[in-house]
Amino acid sequence: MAEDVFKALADPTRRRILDELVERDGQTLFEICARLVTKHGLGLSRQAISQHLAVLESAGLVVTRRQGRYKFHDLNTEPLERIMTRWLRPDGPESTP
Amino acid sequence: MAEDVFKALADPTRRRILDELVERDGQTLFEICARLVTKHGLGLSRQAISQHLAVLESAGLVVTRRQGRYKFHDLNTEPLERIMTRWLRPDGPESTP
DNA sequence: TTGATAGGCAAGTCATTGCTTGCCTATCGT
DNA sequence: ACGATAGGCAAGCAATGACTTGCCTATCAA
Repeated sequence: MAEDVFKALADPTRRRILDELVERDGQTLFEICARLVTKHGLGLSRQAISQHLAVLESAGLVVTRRQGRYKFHDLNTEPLERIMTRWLRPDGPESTP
Repeated sequence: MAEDVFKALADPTRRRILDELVERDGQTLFEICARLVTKHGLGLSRQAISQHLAVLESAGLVVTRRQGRYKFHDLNTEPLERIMTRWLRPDGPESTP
């Protein structure tokens, strides 16, 4: 649902995760953890990130594919595109048709 | 800040308020209250709405102009536009140039 | 000036949520 | 088979956030 997308985007850590996935798609949970620590100095537990990823996934912003013991996470921008035009007036700036 | 914009959009009631302001700009607090009750069946106190408007205003999504005892609220979509392209990849679908 | 209308401030309640800790399952390498 | 790696589940805690209630200020109409 679109409702979940807004809630998913509300948290700063989740937005960082999306940032990471834009930069490199198909990362695993541990990779994301490591990246958040080294690049952003975020010292969060593995579970914290896992829960954030679950929120992002149920919002449709992240899609996962399992492969062996690995679970790769891919960004999906489609839910974003549907949301963005909600408050853009017809007379406003460039409503995507 | 952009941070505040996401948090402001996280609440369903605040999104309804934005919906109202897209439809008709320059509404007063009481007008918005009445509209939310009649059109969406939301039975919230005046203060609740007032607080929501404060959040929206400090996020830059709503701009107010005082006139006598009235305070008119106008929608400002500019903060939205800056945010929307954040996770759209260059190779992605139609990045607005 | 008085009453009514439009709005603001502040404390208090209750639910949500972000995060941790502890334990458990599954897959891979050797 | 055994240990190590990748991930999941669930209870508990603490902080944030949405909403209410009560009272107060300011503007307008009579």
